[in-house]
Amino acid sequence: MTTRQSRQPDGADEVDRIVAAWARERPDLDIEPLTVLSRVTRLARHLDLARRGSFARHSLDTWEFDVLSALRRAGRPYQLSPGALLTQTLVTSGTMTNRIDRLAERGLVVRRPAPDDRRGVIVELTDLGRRGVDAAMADLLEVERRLLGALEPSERETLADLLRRLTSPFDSV
Amino acid sequence: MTTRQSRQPDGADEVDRIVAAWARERPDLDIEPLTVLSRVTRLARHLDLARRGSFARHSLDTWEFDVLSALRRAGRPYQLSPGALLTQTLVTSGTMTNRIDRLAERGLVVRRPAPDDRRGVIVELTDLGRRGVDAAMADLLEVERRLLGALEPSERETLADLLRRLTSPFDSV
DNA sequence: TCCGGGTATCTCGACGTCGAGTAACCTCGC
DNA sequence: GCGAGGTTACTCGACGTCGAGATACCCGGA
Repeated sequence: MTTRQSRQPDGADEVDRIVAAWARERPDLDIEPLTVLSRVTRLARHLDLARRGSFARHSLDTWEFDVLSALRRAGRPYQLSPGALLTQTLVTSGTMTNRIDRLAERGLVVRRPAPDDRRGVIVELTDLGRRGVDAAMADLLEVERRLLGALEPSERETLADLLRRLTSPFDSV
Repeated sequence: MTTRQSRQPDGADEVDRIVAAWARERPDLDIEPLTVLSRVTRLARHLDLARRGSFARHSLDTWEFDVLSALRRAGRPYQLSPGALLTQTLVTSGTMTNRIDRLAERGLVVRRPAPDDRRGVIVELTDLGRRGVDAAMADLLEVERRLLGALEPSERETLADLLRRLTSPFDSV
């Protein structure tokens, strides 16, 4: 067996099954938190796959989109330093050097010397890169919108609110 | 710069900032889906860090907990084949071989020949492994419970329900 | 002017994962 | 029994990331 695998009999979902197994094995523990938070992790994994699909339709890997979208969001002239890109993409400097190399090879960005600091470099999105990231973003939003169609607008708002309240402790630290 | 540069200890909400940037750069797009789903991804990342912390207090890496907990959930005698472990942990077979090697070196599992299939192997949790995963799980639940304290019980139920409705399309495929 | 500390980027070896390939074994139809 | 095809776990080379270190440069104070 060389590939990954996952499957679902109907009825209970994977989280329900895992929670039930823990409840059986550790009846002394209150496993209620799992019923909520494991679903967050699980949904995030599905979202990750959905994103991967949207990006692939425009010939981008997830890491490529991550870098290009940071440049795109910066606005004209779509330039950021490698250092700024690290802080936004949460990778190390060695990784970013490698990523910029590969993006430049594909013609999605260009590397320029920084005008007023000879240590520095400016990474700039090319037209090709901008078109790619824009198309991928539109595709992603379409997919996400379809997914959220399962909820009413008021429910989406409720969900966003509940999630924000869970993340706020992390933000304030 | 050698280490990962964490975003500022997150004084402001990163999601809000990213969404605002996209709204400014692409006013033609409806970016509402991002306001919900980016928060899911963000919360999942925080959860991942919290889990990593709980596991580390019991000298386990996340991948180790993943494997050990699958064995633990299986119930006595805490045995699964490598193939069963792959399907539960979503890694490839080469990776699982490597992981079992390292867990066996640490004495957390033992590898036995399968009794009725000479190609097969049975991975069994040791007492040491069981104690480790049990303690890590209790720790994790404590941390997650504290996090969920920000919500009322009825809100937690609402959240679990909304999340389930978002993941159900993936399950039915 | 020179020096020390700080900064920006790149280099490179270690490591974990992927994924195609492999060897051994099982199963089932004939 | 025998052989074809499926299955199981493992091997191994490629690849991306990490993270410590190297390199070049900037800046402020003595």
